[in-house]
Amino acid sequence: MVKDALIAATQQQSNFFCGLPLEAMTSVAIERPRDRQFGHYAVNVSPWSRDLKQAPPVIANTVADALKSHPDITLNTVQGFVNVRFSDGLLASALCHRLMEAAPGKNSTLQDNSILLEYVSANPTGPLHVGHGRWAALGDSLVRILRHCGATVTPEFYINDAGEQMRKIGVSVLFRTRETLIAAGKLPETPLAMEYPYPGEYVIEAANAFVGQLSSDDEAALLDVWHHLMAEDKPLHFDHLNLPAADWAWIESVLIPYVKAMMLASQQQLLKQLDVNFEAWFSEKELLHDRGLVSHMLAHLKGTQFAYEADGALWLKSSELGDDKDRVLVKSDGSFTYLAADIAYHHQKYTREDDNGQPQYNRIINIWGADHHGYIPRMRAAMIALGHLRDEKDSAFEIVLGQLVNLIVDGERERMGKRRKMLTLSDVVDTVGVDATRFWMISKSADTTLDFDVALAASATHENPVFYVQYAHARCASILRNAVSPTQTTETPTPAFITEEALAQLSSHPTPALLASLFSADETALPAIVELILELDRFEAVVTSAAQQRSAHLIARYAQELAANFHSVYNVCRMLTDDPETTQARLALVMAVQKTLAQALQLLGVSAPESM
RNA sequence: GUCUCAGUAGCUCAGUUGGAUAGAGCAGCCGCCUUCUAAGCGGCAGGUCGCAGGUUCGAAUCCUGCCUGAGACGCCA
Repeated sequence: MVKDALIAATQQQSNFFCGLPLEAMTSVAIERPRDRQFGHYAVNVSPWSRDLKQAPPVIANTVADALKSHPDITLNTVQGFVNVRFSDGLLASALCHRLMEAAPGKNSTLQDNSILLEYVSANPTGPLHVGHGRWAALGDSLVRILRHCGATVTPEFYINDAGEQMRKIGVSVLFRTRETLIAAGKLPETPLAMEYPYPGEYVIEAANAFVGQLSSDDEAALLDVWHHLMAEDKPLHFDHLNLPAADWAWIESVLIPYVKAMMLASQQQLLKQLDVNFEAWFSEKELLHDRGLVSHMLAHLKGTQFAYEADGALWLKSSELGDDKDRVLVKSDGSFTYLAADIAYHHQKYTREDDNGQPQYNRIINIWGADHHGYIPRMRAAMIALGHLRDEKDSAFEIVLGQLVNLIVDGERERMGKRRKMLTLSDVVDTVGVDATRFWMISKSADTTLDFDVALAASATHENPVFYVQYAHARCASILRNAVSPTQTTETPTPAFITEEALAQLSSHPTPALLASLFSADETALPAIVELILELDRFEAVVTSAAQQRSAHLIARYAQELAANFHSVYNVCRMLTDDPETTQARLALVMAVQKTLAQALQLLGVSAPESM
């Protein structure tokens, strides 16, 4: 807002400013000076020197002359910089602006965006692991940030409930039912070698739960399966199970759906606990395969020049659309590849329509782990072939690629595999809590590999930066509580510093005049106060930038910096003083800080406690 | 072999898209609680921004090559 005033000042001149288009002024050149002594903002004119064919100091003087008449700006030039200092009145009105905003930083920069954001999309074959937690935290925060910038966003979870991995988890649970059945005396305890496709301990729990709720018919069916299995003379292995078709049909129709529902429910419960909110849950099996959408998409694709048959298989001519090579869609045995199903899913995303029959989304965004990066060109190629994208660079399809998470246990890196005893996201949340987990996951840029050290995370509970930010918020809340309640320390209670009515009035109808005494603070407090106001003022730009760059960590960093600025002011400047005007002005500042911190934390999905 | 990402303080990481003397948090050292939350503040110390070239007024940032680490390159899912 303060920056806007500077831009507005330039706009009074003309569409061109000192011979340069205004975009140059607004987008590039205005920044915070590194050394605060220079001023509140600095315009760096050096980049223009080539176009204007003038030395930077000359340009700086021209710019300074043009701005000189503005009542709220004082300037000095140093080499290629025009340093700008704003009047107290302008800073105070920036603060008023924040107090009156319903939601700090809310803007409409992305109001034309209608986005389908897909993320997490774990297989329903087990608990979410720590890596999923990163996408969950990032995705949900991006949804909040994008919406804060006016975008319409549908967060969606793709349930990968078709294909081989479902049969694998089904068979894993099946194998584990043996122990349960033996314990119940329903199967004889004979030696039997088995290899579990999914060895995790949660599979045992799933088997127990499954057996526990079986109807007598289904229990008979299960025992029937076991009699067939025990008739085999080889160790039981997923790849060569010799079961009658009826057994498989029972596994597919009873066992697998139960396991899927159970796994999905536990994932959903954890996501809910993390305050990660999906609007749509898209089942690959029910919404794609059962409706024949894969065949439907393939028929569509065959009508283009980008599909052909060779070696008994159907291929996508992706090599002509930016991919390394062509890709198989239908195998020579007639079954679909995983890619074909995924293309059908994305095709379906683009063909969804709103109530007026118009395409529902103009932007499809996926958050993918870096292990899927090779997948991007082929998916883009398919979307071009199907006519959803113009070319390989079309921004209507966007992948936010995030690097993986390494789990560090006892100082050693563990592969995030299917170990029998694996540390899950749920375990982590239980030890460090929701707020610390989300903040930790999000405070680093998504394109660096995240080492998640469990011991550190647990011990870091008290030194996690999230508490630093929350503490600042709680401090604000505490000051505001004290401000309106009479003190009891002496025998005769002193009255409150300000009435609740006056405080409410201050937050709803602040005026720069009411805040004037902020600027009469002493010389140690004043710079810190001004710095804090400028930091508050920066919030909207941070939100916009985070949305455009899909970088939620910018919000986390901002929250820490704002908290730091507030803590600094707090230590050199009493908020509750004997002078009513000073107290009132400082309380306005506290309210603005609290409000802004609460908003930043909300965008991160982290709670903003009133006390700690 | 090809592709993606990373390499910045002892550790974990920022660095606003090429600009002023490279910044935080932990860890270390020295100070600050009779008054609003010390889960805090102030200060000190800590750097050849992986290496070598190049581009220009100017590079942690852009280009090329190399080194190191993580990951991806199936008619698997």
